[in-house]
Amino acid sequence: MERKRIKAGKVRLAEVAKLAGVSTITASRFFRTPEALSAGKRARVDSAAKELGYMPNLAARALASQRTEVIGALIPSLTNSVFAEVLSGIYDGLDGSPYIIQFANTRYSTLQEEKLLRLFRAQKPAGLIVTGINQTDEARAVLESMTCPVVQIMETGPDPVDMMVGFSHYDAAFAAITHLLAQGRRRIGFLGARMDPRVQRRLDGYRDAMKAAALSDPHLVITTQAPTSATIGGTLFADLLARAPDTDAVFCVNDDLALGVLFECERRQIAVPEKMAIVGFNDLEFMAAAAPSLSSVRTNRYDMGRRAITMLTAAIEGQPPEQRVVDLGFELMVRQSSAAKRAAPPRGRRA
Amino acid sequence: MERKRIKAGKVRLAEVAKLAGVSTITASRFFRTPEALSAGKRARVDSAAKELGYMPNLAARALASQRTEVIGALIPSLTNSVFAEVLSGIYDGLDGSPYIIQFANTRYSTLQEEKLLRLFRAQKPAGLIVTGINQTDEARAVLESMTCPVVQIMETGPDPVDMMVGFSHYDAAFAAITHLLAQGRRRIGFLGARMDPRVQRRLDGYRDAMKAAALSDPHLVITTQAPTSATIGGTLFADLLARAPDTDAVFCVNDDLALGVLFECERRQIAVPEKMAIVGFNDLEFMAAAAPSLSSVRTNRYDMGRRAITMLTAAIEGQPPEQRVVDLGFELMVRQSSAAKRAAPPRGRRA
DNA sequence: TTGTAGGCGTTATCAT
DNA sequence: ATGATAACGCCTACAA
Repeated sequence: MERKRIKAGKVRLAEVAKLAGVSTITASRFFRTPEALSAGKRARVDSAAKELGYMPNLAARALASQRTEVIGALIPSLTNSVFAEVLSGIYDGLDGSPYIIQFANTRYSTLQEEKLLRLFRAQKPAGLIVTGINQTDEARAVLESMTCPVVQIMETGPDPVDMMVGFSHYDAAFAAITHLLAQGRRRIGFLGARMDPRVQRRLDGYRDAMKAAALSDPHLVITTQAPTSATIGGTLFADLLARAPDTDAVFCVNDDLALGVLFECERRQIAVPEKMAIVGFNDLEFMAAAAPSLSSVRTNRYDMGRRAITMLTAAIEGQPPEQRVVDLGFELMVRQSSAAKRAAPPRGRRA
Repeated sequence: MERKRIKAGKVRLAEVAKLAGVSTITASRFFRTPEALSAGKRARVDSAAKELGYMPNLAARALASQRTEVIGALIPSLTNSVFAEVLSGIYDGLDGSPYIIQFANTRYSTLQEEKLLRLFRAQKPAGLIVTGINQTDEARAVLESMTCPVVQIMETGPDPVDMMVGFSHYDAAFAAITHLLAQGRRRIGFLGARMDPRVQRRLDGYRDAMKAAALSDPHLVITTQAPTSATIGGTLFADLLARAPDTDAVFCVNDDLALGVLFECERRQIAVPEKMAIVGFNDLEFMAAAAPSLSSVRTNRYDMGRRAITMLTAAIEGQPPEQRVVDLGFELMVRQSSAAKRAAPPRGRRA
């Protein structure tokens, strides 16, 4: 019986092979391991493919080969500009490689992460990128069961699932506080929004640094689960001043908050850095442009994405990683907003 | 001859069917048109699938059905925070639907866009999102040849490929300038970075508004191809003041530039808004938090992403769009930075 | 270096 | 409402 499906009219590999006068498998090899063909056939297949405008059918390829060229990436947020640069690094790293990236948004939910992980596993990705090191036991189990390389990004820690690229949020925060202490600040507030695990570790770094200096005071710590923003930075700062009016420095877990603090200082006519030092986190572009320029902890987000891809693709190709855990470090960018505490000439603000 | 491939050990639909005591195709139907099954079989397949932990093989599905559930999206930049919210809207819109989104980055290159478009076409996406309306002729041809619904986002214009969601950048800029004129500003500068087609149209709006008021002056227009940033905003503003020292207002094509201008005013002790009005574009979160708060043109980026998905999925399901072109409009957010020009009490800036 | 044969897991087609 | 069977287009395994 002759049941025919509607042929999509697409060019198949077999057609290319026929035109080139070779077998299908030879044509197939041309696209995957061209160096395995003789120069003559390679040229013939090439021109045949071009002539017919052949495009491989990825679904068929994936079905037959039992693998895909998809790299999955789980990130907690799309609007957080911190991730934008990571994504940028990822895309640049992918350039010229056969892999494509498939993003999924966990929305800071570990349950969502678990679910997406299972989804990804079913699709047999070539590699996987996950954010952070605080997966649930369930998620961790799924990750361990992955047959593909996995990179955890954004932070470093013990016991990688497979590979890791990041830095120590604890150390970064500790360094920021140490700097403020060295500048003569004593009443250093902590402002935190969206207390995800990495922000939590920054808080730990702050706490330990303050404890080491015997300057701990719970009144100095203001946090919220609300997403970060300049507005919330101003609000938290107002709360801080209400609870600890003698605050002489603020460490913000990210730059949006720091910007909000700067503006709140402007509104209250609190001189920065004379009366109030400000240090942010991430070193977004505007920090250096601010007036006064804002100190921050520079994190290598672009490189993180880029490196994650490098490690992943190398691992996919079967090359064992030189190091399983890559610490990209951080850099304290000291600017005007955290200058030493001392009397300074008053500054006016008009033409 | 018995060549056996390594079975991936995965649960196949056939296994589910066997356990449920039905044919494969019935099991298949359960996942696609469950209402076509009798209640009894439906329940049996359901529990069988759950018991075995069945996950469909998307590659096989795509191959057999000749279609995918992938929606492609071409965007020019990942780091530009304007797109972050669009993406966010897209992801939220996708929630609960079977579709997945595949992003590709054109990097503001029309050639890259062309290439990616061809790539996408070969993958037979269920739908496609492209940025803007200025595709090359080639790209346009590829778009026209798509068999799937297409949505152009970020701006509106005549002659949609298929559907459109956006707003008029020209009108938005025109409205901003009209507002500044109404506040008594006369020497209104234009600051533009990364002059993509939409920014270009904002410039057109500015020009026409100034022309209508007989206030045109080419010295007032400063642009650069460099990517936007607060730093570049300060730089462009400095250039503007050098060329037109009597400038009394600045319209920035985006908020980063506006922020940079504000800081530069701070540095030069130019009173805002007394001596200088500032209006940005996009109304990023920090604009309202700034001191003084910064006026901007609010654009509905989240809704744009969300709406694009709504339209697309409806079209994929075969529902004809109510409107092919959806104008989401904009809203002028008038804040302190563009208050009316008049003498104002000087403001100090210290505690 | 090249080719042969079959299978990858699902859905479309046609039939009951 | 349900089922038998043939594609879907490519790749792996093996052989030459």
